[in-house]
Amino acid sequence: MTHSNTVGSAIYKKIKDDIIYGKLQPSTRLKLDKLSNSYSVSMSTLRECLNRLSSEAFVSAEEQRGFFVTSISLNDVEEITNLRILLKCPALKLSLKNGDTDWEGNLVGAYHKLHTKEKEMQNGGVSTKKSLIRYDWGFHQSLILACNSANLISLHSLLYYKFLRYQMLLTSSRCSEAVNEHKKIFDSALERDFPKAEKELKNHVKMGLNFISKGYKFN
Amino acid sequence: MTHSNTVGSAIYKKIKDDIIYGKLQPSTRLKLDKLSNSYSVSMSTLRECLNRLSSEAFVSAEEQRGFFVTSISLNDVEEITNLRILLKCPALKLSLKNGDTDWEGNLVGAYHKLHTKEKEMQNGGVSTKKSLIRYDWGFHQSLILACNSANLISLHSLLYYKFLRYQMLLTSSRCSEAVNEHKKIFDSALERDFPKAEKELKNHVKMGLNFISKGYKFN
DNA sequence: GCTTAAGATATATTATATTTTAATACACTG
DNA sequence: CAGTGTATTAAAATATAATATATCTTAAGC
Repeated sequence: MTHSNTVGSAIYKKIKDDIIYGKLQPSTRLKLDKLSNSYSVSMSTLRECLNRLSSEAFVSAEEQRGFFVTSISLNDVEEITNLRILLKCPALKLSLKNGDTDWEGNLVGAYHKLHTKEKEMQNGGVSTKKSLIRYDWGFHQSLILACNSANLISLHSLLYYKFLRYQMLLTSSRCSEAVNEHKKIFDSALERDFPKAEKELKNHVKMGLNFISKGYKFN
Repeated sequence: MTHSNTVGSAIYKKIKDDIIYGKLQPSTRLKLDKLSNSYSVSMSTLRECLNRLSSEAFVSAEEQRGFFVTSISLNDVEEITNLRILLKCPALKLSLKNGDTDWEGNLVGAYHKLHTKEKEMQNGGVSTKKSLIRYDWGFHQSLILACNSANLISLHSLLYYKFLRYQMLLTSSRCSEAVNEHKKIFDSALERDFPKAEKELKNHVKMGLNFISKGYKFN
């Protein structure tokens, strides 16, 4: 694991995190000198970071006017959901076809961690939502990791986090439903039953969107 | 048409262009002070630009070591081709379903421009390869423009240019074959015959990869 | 072959100048 | 007087330059 050494990459991760987890709310204006102060980083380094984030569309750059946290909309999260399904399913198919023992072992491990955390949360454990998300991400990543396409994996990751930002707009979560969905996906993946795994994965993603569109009032 | 006002976005476009069109060859080290001189731009502005390009993977940033033009590989261009097909086909399907008269008219216009240019090239016209590419891009973009997903359109665009970089590695082009393929795609798109359009589009993209993998020696 | 020192280069901050946009006040016109 | 357009001012982004520090690379010496 390479821990980031430079101030630039540290601040990049921090701000990206703050956008995804809602500390920096959608459409917020990102004033340079203000941010430079609050994140204790120089203007140049900050601008580098915001430029990177604007390439990934977490930040919107308006020329000569500055930077903003990219706005949200129901339409956008629907698009993202459709793209996720579009990429996840073929990736899963490839992964189920190509996955070797290593892949399978890592998947089992990732699922175990996620499941343990989920149970902990359901029993009113002290775990933070953020740590649950880390394991959720680990599981979803593991599923497709044997698809043999770095480009696909990278896009999948980007879309996961774009979707996550919408999820974080809500105070509640649908943990108990997700537990069952995860189990179904995991079981069918282990059995290398692609049709079933695809069906369950699609459903899982769609239910996620459903939860957001019902739980958040877009204006 | 918004012409870019800032030095930053101008230099971004220039360097991106130079990477795509091979002026900056794959794996080239991008030394900051050298580039700062050759592009007549300050270090900070240059770094902002390279950071943006690294987010899109045209440039690779190695921490504390600097920037490089992202390397190429047969594997990578195969991945990109597969992703293109993965996104193009559903986008086309949506576009054929949703496309109104406006969309159709723009498509006809884009095809006409492309076809005219292609004929011009075949008759040994003076047109540059670059202008042909602009029209090729216009046509491919038009096809999916009614898919009603800004996210999808944006990804499609990114992949087009990533693929184009590989195409530009070759000195020759397969213009005469492409002419026929474009016609078939165009005709079936106008007839809203998705299965046929999909088949022709897939074939077109695959033939493009074929041409590259046969014409370029990756090491 | 390993260590160390020197030079090159990236990273980061700060200061400054320029340019553009945003906001305000002011005058002009209907 | 209301509304519109224009000039002035303030605020903020953009761009460059100078400087300091950290890191990597290379090559010399043991």
